[in-house]
Amino acid sequence: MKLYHHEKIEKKWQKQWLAEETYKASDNKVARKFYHLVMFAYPSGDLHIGHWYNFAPADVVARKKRMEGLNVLSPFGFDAFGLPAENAAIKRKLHPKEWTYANIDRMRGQLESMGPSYDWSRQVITADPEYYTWTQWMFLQLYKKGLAYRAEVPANWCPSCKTVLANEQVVDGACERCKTIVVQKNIEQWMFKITAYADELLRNLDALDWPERTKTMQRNWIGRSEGARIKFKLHKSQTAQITNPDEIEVFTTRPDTIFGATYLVLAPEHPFVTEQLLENTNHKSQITNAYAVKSYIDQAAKKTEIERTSLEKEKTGVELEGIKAINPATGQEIPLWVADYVLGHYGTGAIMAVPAHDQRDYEFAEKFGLPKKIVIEPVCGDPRPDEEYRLSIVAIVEDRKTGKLLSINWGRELGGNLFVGGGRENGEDPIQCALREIEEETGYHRLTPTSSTEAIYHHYRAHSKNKNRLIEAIGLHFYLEDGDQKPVKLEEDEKGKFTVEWLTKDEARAKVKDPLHRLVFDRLVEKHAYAGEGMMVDSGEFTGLESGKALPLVIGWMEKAGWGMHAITYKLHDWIVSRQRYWGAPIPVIYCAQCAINDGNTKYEIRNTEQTGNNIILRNGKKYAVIPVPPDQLPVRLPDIDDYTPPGDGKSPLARSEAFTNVQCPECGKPAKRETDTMDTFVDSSWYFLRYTDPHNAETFASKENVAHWLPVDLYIGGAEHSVMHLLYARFFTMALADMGWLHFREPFAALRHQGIILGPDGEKMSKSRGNVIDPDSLVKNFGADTVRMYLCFMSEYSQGGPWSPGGINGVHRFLQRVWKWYTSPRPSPQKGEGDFPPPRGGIEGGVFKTLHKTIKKVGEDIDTLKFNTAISALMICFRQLEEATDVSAETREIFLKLLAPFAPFITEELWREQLGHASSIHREPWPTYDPSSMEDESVSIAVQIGGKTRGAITAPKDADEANVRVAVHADPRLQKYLEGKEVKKTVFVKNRLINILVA
RNA sequence: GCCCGGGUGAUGGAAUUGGUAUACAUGAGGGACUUAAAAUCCCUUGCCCGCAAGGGCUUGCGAGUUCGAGUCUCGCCCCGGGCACCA
Repeated sequence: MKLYHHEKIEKKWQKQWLAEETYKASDNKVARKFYHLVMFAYPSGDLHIGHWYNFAPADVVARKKRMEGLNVLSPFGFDAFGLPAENAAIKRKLHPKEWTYANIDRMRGQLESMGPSYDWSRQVITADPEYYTWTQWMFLQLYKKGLAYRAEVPANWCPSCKTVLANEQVVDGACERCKTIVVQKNIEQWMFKITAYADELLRNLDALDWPERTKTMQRNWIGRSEGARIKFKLHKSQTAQITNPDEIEVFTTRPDTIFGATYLVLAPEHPFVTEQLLENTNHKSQITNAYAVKSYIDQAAKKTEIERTSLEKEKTGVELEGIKAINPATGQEIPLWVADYVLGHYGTGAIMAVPAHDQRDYEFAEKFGLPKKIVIEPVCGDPRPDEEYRLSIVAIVEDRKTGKLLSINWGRELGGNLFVGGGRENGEDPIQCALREIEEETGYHRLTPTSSTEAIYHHYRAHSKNKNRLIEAIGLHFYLEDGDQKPVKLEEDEKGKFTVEWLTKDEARAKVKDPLHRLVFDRLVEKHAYAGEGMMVDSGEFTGLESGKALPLVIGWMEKAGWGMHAITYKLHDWIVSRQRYWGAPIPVIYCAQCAINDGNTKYEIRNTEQTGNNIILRNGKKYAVIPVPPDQLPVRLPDIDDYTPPGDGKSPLARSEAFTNVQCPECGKPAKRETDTMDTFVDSSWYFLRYTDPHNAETFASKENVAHWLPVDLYIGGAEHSVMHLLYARFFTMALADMGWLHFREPFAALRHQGIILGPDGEKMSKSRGNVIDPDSLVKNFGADTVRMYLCFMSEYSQGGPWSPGGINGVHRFLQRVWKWYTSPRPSPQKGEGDFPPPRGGIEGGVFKTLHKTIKKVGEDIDTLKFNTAISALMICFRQLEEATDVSAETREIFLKLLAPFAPFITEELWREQLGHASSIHREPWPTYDPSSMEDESVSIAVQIGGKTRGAITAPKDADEANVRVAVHADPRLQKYLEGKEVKKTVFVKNRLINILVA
């Protein structure tokens, strides 16, 4: 027996596989294709165990599919541009290129040690000019379609990284990479119009085979809201000089509450506000409190995003005095306010406030004493036939001293805990009625009324009266002024039916279940605005309608009147792709002053240049035409410059290079300026999966034939942290390219799976500072790559991850050593016809044969569903039987090795070729198939339950019927005692599973 | 606050989708081999009562449906993730 030296065999096969091109994908459409993709790596320096956890189990799938005869494309590459590499290089005083490519070399070596079946001939590196030529080309395609444009927008600026970030790269108000608090800065930026695809990005999610939580995250990020845009005219007094605009547009999801809009709120950033303040300096503005408004806005601007949204939820704001708006539905004059609870970047940056039916507006109105107008009355319960209509009240009495609430407990059957309720005679004052009912039922008096609700309708069945009722209730809140007062005597007939209890607010929340009483509690005690649907009141022609049903009617009415329209708003914003940093693909654009003059087009707008010629931008008051770099001049090479540190003045370090900046305009030949910003790294990674299909193509990003053959990706495996950014951007690119005719599909990743996260042995996130980092290199050195790969597959449910347990790896290592020993130990070779394949049923090899086929099925299915841990468990069970068998056929030995091959590629290859004497690789062998009929057992164990309790099991022939099983149960001495002298009432029989005998 | 996941031995985790809970491993304890250790192999290992035979209990907690619930329903507790003044 040779000893198992993993170092030797691993090196040997790594070389051999490369030499034999074992894993090369064929572009010939000879077999059904399988595009198997893992997220490419960021060359940060070292491969950590998390990389391995992504790549190693994923590789098992690729290997198995290849053995199944599919034409597998499993490529790998490096996402080499970007901030982290650049920052790391600066820290080490290295050129980003040096640093990055050294890392790639190192990581490539580590990757190869892992034994993945990548087709290395297709490796892509996004920082290679051969790659970013096409990144730039893609930019120009988007530009031509009007999907890339330049605009000055408030952008997230990271003061530490000295660049702008996309919304997706800001986490909790801080830079995703360096955790520095992001500030808002107005800078002219290149943007991608991803919002043009918001609807499709949302809609297509339903059909994708992706984890539900990932789809949910994308849905939330896109954040579609349907409602209406409504224009509010501004009131013009005699002296008014308000020029433009003379109206404010708001977005609302509740146009059905328009009649309840009692004021408008503008975001501090709203252009109207800015303009009014500006005009104020020219004494044109109508605002009479400009100073107060300005100081409020300055204060709001100083707050970071975090301060604005987290801790302090207390509403703040200031009125724009001197200006009024007109509610177009009611014609009433309403005030305008500025408050930072309205966000400048969502909707129109302005809202109509409906304090009666929106919690935020309610709180704001409470604080500033603004009027609330009820336009929706709640309805609970469902209408029933023959309803009796009654007026009533629900009264909540609060003890001012203890804060407890007066409740009546009617007992379980009559509705449990309620507040005081009662019928109101026609014409009776609700307060008088409530005082009367409270005194009658509880005996308390001397109460102060404080607040009341709108009418609330309740359809219900009054069981005690045996009648269906619709009641129109008013909820009332009273303070009990003197907590010590003794309740006066109750009427005789009321006694015993109920008990009077004082409940804390928490108790009331838990115990009061009745919907009507609940609503009153929510409104008067919890101080919640009623934001649900209900009956419209005080709403002109819509009064009396159900608000949900009336919503489209209301929108139609607005549209007809011309001051409102149906609208959809998304949270998703256009993607800012400019980065004021060195290490990225240069944006391939030139600015030409001469062409701006020639063009004569002075408009600043986003245009589709295929139809309308050059766009014009303004810079320092001067006009420039935007000239795309012609395709034959691509790539715009990233120059080697001496100082690539970010200047921090909003410009890229490339702006320092005269040689780079000054160019001849490709259109008019006059001196012009190059764009000096580079592209966000996420642009590079938005299309890399296309390049893999044809990575060396110099004519186009990938040939149409190859793209058509390989895409879409059949299985994409990578971390959940890319749920919104990369995965959303790549989908956008795919849709845009499809619309340009370059692609034949609209969704790049048909199936997506996330691996879990491996934590340190202490259960905490791995980090150098905690000292709980697991180093894959030393694991490979100690145990061999096969063991590490296999343990990663075995340690946990793949999508779950979990803490690394240092001892656990021993189990897998022992298993592989047993396998090695078993295959390398001399054993009597079976005689011809003896123990062969297929062997006779029964006997030891017969048992092995059955187990083997069950294992083929189990392992195959488990790999397909990424349940690697149970696949390995099945292999272990099977192998235990092989070890115990006295006689195992050569075929069985080969089949087992093939099943193990995707998990442990090195050891299986060594045994396959050196022990079993094959000339070619096991990894190109056909995957074993199983024979369903030979897997079946002749006898089965049937659970026996007596009275629902499991009392034992019997062995019976497969498919035995109930009668036979019953006989067997009664014959079993261990079971008899449970049945002796008892009458069998019923039996439940599940074939091949269980019998449950119910006895008297 | 809202939306997703999840809670099973000492530990990582299984469980044919409503049918014998704890597979497979780790760890621990005991034994064999050895001068010794490591490695290897064998046995034990959910909890409680009992000398034993045996009995009882057990999938975060509490109810419910069912002949039967880790699995379904309702209520609650805890952990992880995402979103969060989005009109």
